[in-house]
Amino acid sequence: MIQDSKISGIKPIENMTQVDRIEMNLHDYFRNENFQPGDAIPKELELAEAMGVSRTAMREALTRFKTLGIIESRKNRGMVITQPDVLQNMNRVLNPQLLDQETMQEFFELRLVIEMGVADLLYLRKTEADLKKLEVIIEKETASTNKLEKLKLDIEFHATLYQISGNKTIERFQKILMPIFDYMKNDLHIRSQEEDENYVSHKVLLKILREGTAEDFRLGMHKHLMQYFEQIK
Amino acid sequence: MIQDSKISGIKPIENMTQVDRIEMNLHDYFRNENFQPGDAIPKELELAEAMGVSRTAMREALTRFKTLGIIESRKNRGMVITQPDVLQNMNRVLNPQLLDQETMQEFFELRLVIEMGVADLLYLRKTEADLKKLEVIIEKETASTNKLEKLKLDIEFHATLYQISGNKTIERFQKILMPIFDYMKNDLHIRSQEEDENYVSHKVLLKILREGTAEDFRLGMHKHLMQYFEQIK
DNA sequence: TAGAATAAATATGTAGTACATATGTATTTG
DNA sequence: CAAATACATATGTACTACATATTTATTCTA
Repeated sequence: MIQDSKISGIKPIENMTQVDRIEMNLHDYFRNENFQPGDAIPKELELAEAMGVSRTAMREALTRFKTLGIIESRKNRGMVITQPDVLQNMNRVLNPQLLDQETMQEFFELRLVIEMGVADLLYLRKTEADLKKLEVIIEKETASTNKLEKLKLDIEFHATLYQISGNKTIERFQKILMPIFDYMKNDLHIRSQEEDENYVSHKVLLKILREGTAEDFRLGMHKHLMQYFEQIK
Repeated sequence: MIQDSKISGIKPIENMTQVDRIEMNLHDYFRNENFQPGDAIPKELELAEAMGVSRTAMREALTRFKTLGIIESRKNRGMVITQPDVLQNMNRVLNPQLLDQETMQEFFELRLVIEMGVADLLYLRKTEADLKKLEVIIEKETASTNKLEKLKLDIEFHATLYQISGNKTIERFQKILMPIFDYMKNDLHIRSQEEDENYVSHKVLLKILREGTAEDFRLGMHKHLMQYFEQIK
């Protein structure tokens, strides 16, 4: 109950505040009681008295859990354990304004990694309708002359790929990483695609997705993202 | 200042509590003032008075930011903006006890995706020392007869791969996903590797990493993880 | 008696005050 | 002038009171 269970970071046990300890105790309590999402938990005063602390301190600890989405409260209805939204918490702090360059770079790389690695899921789950959807996007893309619209459709193409992966978590994860991708793009000097001899377009990717294998697709995607991979050293 | 900036979820504007609004205001305030990590922010009382609310309510809003690791406070030293640890927040709520089966499955898949997609980074950054390190692990692995120790070394092998990727975020991410991987393993019926005709061992992976290409490695890794991929439908 | 209207009870949300505690600053002392 | 001491300050904790939303119980009405 003492050492390892400190939930947050590496705060030395010395300069831990009382609320930190309450948080630990609550964490253990929830775990030991095997609370499931939907289960009600005792009211603030009961918890405070049971732990021998003021309601104020208890509320602050509870606020932490509420912030993380582990419990929810409503007037008079008490509090219930909820299923936390893992990615939402991530999203709340993934702020380019606050993150350092190195972290941003690493998330940038992570996105490339996922883009490459998702191929197997695509081939497991792609349907004819999915491919048709990609086709429509590509058609709009080639037809469009507006630079901004082209960019939007580019994003939509990749977003659709994630959607085809059939994995909502990965799909959301990609969306969450978008701001970072945008932010990083400003630092990269992207040359026009025409300059690239062996550039793989969305059209080619779709063709591979239709007729090729997951390996083919990865090779194609790597070429498609070549300009980004070149930035990595 | 009103609608879109609600930080957390999708809570309708109607049943928003005052603290929710304070949180929104603070969020905008931090953003507009362009606070950077390390910058001090006004003290609780000043913020509370400036916003016309009690210190109690202000403290609760501030607690949320503290919980997310966006601000830090110390007695008498006031509060400062901090660089949030994106993955730590994720780690705090990634609890198999609370997550539903579908989400777990999706994170399980995400891990496979990353394992496949990380190949390019490996070939960009691998050093002779890295390969030597893998070799040592494999030697211990083949020498060991203890089942538990073998498992531990298996994990260490993959962890080392992430380390070689040179991406701390990805490395930590993988560690965070470990509990889920463990949890899911229980549901899978893993047959022994000897039964697999074309199983790719760690030894073979290392050989590929030495002599092959990123694409070779991905193909090898896919075979190595075949049993897990087979579970996906 | 059914059902609506009303009153009471309840748990969280907000406010205000007081004091504890740690930390930084100023002052005194040797 | 350094060390010790006193003081000021901002966050941490406690206690009390009341607001508010929601449920439960009660009363009134057709």
